[in-house]
Amino acid sequence: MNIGEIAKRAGVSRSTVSYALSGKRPVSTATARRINEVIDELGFRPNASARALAEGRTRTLSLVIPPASSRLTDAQLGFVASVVEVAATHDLDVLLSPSGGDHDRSFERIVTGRRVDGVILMEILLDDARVARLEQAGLPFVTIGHVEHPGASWWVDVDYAALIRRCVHHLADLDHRDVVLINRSDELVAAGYGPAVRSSAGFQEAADARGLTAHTVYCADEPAAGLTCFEDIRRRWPEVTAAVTINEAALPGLQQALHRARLDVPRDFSITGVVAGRLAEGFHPPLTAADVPAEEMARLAVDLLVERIADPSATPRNALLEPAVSLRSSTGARRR
Amino acid sequence: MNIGEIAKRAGVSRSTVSYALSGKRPVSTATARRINEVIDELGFRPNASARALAEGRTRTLSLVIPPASSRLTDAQLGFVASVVEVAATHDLDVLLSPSGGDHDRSFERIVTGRRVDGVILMEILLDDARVARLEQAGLPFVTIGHVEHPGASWWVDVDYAALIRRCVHHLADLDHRDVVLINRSDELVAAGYGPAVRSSAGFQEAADARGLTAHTVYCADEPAAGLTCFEDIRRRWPEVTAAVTINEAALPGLQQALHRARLDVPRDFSITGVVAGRLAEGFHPPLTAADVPAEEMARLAVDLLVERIADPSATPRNALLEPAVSLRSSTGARRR
DNA sequence: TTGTATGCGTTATCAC
DNA sequence: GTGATAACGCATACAA
Repeated sequence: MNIGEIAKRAGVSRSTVSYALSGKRPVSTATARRINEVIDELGFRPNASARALAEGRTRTLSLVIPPASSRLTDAQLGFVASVVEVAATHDLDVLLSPSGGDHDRSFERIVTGRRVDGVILMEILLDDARVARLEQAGLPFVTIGHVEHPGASWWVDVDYAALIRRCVHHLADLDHRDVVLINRSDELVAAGYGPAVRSSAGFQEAADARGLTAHTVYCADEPAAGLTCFEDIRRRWPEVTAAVTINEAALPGLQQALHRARLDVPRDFSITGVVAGRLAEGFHPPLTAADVPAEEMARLAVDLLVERIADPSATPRNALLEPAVSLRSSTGARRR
Repeated sequence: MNIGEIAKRAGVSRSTVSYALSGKRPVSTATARRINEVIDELGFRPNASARALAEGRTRTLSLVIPPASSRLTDAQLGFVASVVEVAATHDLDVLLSPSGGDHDRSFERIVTGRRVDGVILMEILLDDARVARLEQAGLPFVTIGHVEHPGASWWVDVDYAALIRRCVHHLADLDHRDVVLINRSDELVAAGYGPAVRSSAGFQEAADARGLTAHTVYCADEPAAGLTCFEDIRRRWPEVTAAVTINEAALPGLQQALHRARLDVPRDFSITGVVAGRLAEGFHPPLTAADVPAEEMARLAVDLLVERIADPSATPRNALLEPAVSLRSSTGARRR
């Protein structure tokens, strides 16, 4: 069934049906009613491909996610769900595309096949080839995270450096002198993953400012790694009394390590960092941490992208979020 | 840039370019080479909308997910990522569509707009309107979970009843006499959510068979609910020594409640159930549980769907998975 | 082995 | 206020 069928049954031309649907041209109330009756009766909806072809836009966004092999963290997953949700409020569909590994086939298909009107790029590196690719293709896009020299570009990010600094200051205020940063994997840092790199910088900076002794460990995104990492820390720097982390996936392992070492949090050891709110609350005891504002980031990203699509020559905008550190129960004064 | 442009530059007709691309008609090596040169030089890729319109298929699947408001569980999220991954191996893109709440706008758009070649429907209810809708629309689909009377349909599911029975027998073997099922929310059960309903049935069945006293609590999908649920259990039935659960999201809260009650697992209390492997391993101590095989389900679902799309009249197939219960450290003999 | 012509279902530009 | 009709870019049946 197509628009011609509707036209025939309503006794009008195809263009009239089209205009009745889009409202881009006045249609007499009588014919509009007749057309709508037929449409309702037959349950007609315009063919999306035909419409996209004629209109030059697909009413679809692409969300580029890290490959499934590198399992998504809780914050990332919340973000994906929220993006879909927000896009739906704009009547936009979202096409998922795993990328970052080898199969950038999917990414290429989307970029060159004009499959979407715009792209949201998750987990970008400080120097990311896909950014250049999108620019070259002239496809509107917004990145989650920002490249090293963002210049005039569209992005939304969390200010990891600032948040981690705040965490360190908080620990310093509680009289901790030896602290450790549980970062994400060293491969990620080596690849130039912004949050990891900027957290490192912020950590060092604040530690220096407060005269703390600062150590860093790199930890794979999985519980088991969290366990061994923490044991490593205890072995190498037994004097450390507090940890800052951005590694959500390692949290369960950390929890386990703490338990094994018979360390009470926060009496014997303090923990803080940047973590999805749900995870922070799930920790025992609930984590004093900056909650990654996944929903807000999603809303901002989609809104920015919609804006950029509507006006490709608009001046670039961005948002650097600095959510509050929620005081819960995982940090306390250093025990003498 | 379009196929005509390529044809002109290569000095051939448009159809020849098209055939060179699809390989559906032999093309002399000489012209093929010339065409490919031009294509590479200009970085040409056929317009997906035009191709979809002409070909009558979109090379896109839809994955219908629960609305973000009802936060996805770990197992669900692993499933989403895997579906995208597997679809990519078939050169298929995946369109995400939240549904189940009110905004079935997205769902309707996809179904009637011929936006996709097939649909994977997650989290279906025992009696699900969307199933009927898809059947009526004549759109190939595979469901995750099966309706009450599946008849001849395409689906993949986990045999919750059987797995929960196995868990109960395991507990009975360990001499537990009073057990509780920590189910998902009562709304979900009331709505007719298969895994919740079937787990209940299996639980009751096995408990009866072994002469155990069985209780059930319904628990919202969040850590806080897990905490209060467990305290509730302790208050109402202090004699209970073991729990079976399918509620992943409640796990952190459960953990916390156990700790607060100073209950050692498995010495004082045993826990088992059906849980995503990653979560089971993150628990402390690691959970003896049936791991939801998200990747395998994803692979099966996509493969079945691809098969059904290729041959809509093929005889329906389905898969009822019964993953092994991994013995870890959270169950032990009842303490006398 | 290659070219021509038509159709896919809309939108939008004319014309009336 | 409404109708023809030409794009949109590709696939394919039909010719040669």
